[in-house]
Amino acid sequence: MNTTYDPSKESEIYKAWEDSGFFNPDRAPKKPRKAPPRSKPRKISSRGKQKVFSMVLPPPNVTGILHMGHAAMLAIQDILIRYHRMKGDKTLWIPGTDHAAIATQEKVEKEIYKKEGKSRHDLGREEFLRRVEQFAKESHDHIVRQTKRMGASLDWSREAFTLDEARTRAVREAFKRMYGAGLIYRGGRIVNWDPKLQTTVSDDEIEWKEEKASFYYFKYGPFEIGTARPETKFGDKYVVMHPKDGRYAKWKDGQKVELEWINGPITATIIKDGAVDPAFGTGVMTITPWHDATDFEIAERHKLDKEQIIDLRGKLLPIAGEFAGKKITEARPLVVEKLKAKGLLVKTDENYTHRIATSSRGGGTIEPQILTQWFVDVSKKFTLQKPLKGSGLKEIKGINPRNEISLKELMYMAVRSGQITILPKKFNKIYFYWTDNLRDWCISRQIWYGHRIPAWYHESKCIPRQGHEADVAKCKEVIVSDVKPKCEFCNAEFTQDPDTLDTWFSSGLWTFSTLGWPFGKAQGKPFDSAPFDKAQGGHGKPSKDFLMYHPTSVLETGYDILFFWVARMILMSGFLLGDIPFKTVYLHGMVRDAQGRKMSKSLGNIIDPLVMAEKYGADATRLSLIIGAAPGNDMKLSEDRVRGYRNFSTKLWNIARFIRMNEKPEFASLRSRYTAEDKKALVKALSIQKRVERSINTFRFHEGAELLYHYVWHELADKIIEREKKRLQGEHMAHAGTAHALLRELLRISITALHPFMPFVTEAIYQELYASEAKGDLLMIQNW
RNA sequence: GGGCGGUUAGCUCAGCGGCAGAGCACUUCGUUUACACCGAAGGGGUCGCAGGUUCAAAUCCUGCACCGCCCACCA
Repeated sequence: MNTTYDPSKESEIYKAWEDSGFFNPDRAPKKPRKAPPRSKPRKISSRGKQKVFSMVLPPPNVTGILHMGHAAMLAIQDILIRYHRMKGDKTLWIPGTDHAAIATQEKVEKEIYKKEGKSRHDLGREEFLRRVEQFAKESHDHIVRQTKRMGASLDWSREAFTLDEARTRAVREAFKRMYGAGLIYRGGRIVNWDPKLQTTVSDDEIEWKEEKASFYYFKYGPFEIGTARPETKFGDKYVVMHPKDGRYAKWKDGQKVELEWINGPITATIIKDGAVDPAFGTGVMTITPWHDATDFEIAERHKLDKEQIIDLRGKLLPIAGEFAGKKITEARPLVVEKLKAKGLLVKTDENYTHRIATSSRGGGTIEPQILTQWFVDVSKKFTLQKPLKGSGLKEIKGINPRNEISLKELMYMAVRSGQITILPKKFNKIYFYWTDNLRDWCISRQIWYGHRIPAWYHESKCIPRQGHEADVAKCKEVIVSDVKPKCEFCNAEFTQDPDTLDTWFSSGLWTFSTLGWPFGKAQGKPFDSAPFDKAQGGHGKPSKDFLMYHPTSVLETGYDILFFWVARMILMSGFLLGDIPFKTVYLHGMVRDAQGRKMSKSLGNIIDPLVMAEKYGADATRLSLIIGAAPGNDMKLSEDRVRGYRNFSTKLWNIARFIRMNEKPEFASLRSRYTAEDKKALVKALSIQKRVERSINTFRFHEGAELLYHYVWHELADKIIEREKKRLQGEHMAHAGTAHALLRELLRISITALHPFMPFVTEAIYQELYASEAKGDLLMIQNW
């Protein structure tokens, strides 16, 4: 043994684990062995009463490489997995990656533009997708290598991808069922349009940025209105005020007013609506329903006309008269100029800051637009799926399967009922608040990379087939299908919706699309030939994996995707299975740099976990991400910290080396000679192990890790070993043997308890000191 | 505007009713059956501020200040 632990061997250790097959719970020994095995591990013939522990890995985006946040996630989850595996539970951890639709597409688009100066439209859909897939594959391979390097004991035989065949079947089945239940609808609604990426984005993908702007007050007939966006005011013909605003009491709802506006005289209508804040500006505003969410809602309430002012490229439409074709940013000062010339500008407030919506993906300014999109209706009532007998599906507490419920209520109840526990607790309130205020989820995206929406549109020209001349009116306009449908009555073709689905639609299915769902006919067949499950609402025969591992035990992820992902998984499994996707949600904090900033490429403050692992070992990297990070709190990471834990690896290694150096051939039988002090030391070690166990069970990993760090360094090394040196070098060989036996046993307890935290060094030590010749004798599967 | 969290040693953070803790940094000493990526000894704190509850408060309650985050339709 060398004086320092050599982390470059970690890849070999990982390979030994992987080759053993024990990452796969079907191949892992049912009960970990206490004694070295004499023969090959027993195969499990029946489920028996073995406890099950299952998790899915939150699939990293195939947009590049893993960062420290991923490393922290892998470390925490691997602790849970290794602990449960050593406890003897049937333990499954499913790996996978996320196609991350918009994020990946954008990344590749940028790259192609940079290298070749071409846009995706220049390449065409097919060629562009080929490029994205190529990129995604390379990215995937890199991510898998990194994940293994961190020691994550995932069952690679079950690896999944949110855009592979099996998951595509799941997505289409889910879409079809939700459409069938009326929970997915297509409609004209106000959406967040990103003129830069030419796609809609969801509410959650918006980043608000403060911007300084001028705030103008204009004369609008007898009123004065304030606005920061005069260039949108061309179509404004409604003037809105609060119904209880005394200043405007003489104006009646619906009353008409003739007035002079940007491009000439118009007739405006008075509208009274509570959404207006009397204290803001003049308490009067005009509305632009096509380009503002609040205005849209007011218009909906009062059934007002809506007119489009700005096109999808961000340019003004003919309604703007002389300004048509101009970009909105160009038009703004010109419009102000014109209104001023007409004497309608009252005053300008230069010190006005407002928040503008930008896309968190492309950074472009969001321009709300009314567009025909696909939505998930979160408020529509439906009857909850009734779990089939013997299917392993459980009812969601507090919801009678025969009662009607909305997705919103379902998401709320699954957590409120206590069936799903969110840790740390503080996130419960945030979750409830979110579900309470949830609006319909826009799921269509105008991008190419992703799950194509399985909806087909009837071409407008109907050429009735013979004998069906009278049926043309019955032709279905939209058919949801995974294959190209044919019209019953005419020869018209169907064309598929060009849009793709929001990436979270597919990741929402992750906990069960990775376990063999959809069941029945669709399972295992290429999706082109597999019809959607006809028995709408039927479950089919559940897969073995599903029965065994669903709902998953724990969902561990960053708090930043509580809404994006966690909530959507609850929604999806609630509707499609009538079940919860997981029992406990544990949310970890973000990893930040030493100054507390987010790690990002532009700041150049990214600490690459792979570099850390090469330099200091994966174990040290893992420990640095665990210790000092309280549940749900952000943590600051610096290389110093990692270095500190590398020293601990070395310390542990040297303890092992010292014990090996003092091997006494006769140690084996000397247990009975333990003194009272020896026994006390053993009891202490075991009690530490118990406390570590408790820390893992309560998701307080930093406590367990710190406890072990302390015990090993300042108790085992500094006190016990120093003390035992006397006995070891004494004349009395038997006493020396006893001392050695004690140290050996204490170290074994220590590395066992430490294994989930630092799998590599502990395995290396186990192989040096404890393993038998038998193949597959690994610390990884020793009894905890 | 609403909500949540933070404020503890020089730095990074645990602790969340019972004698103020860890890691890093710092000071002094040390070529000991492993380890200098080490050991021994040590310095360093009105636990943000002001009240309150309690035998006892960093910990519970109230208010305030500053910092951070999340949510929201102020045109």
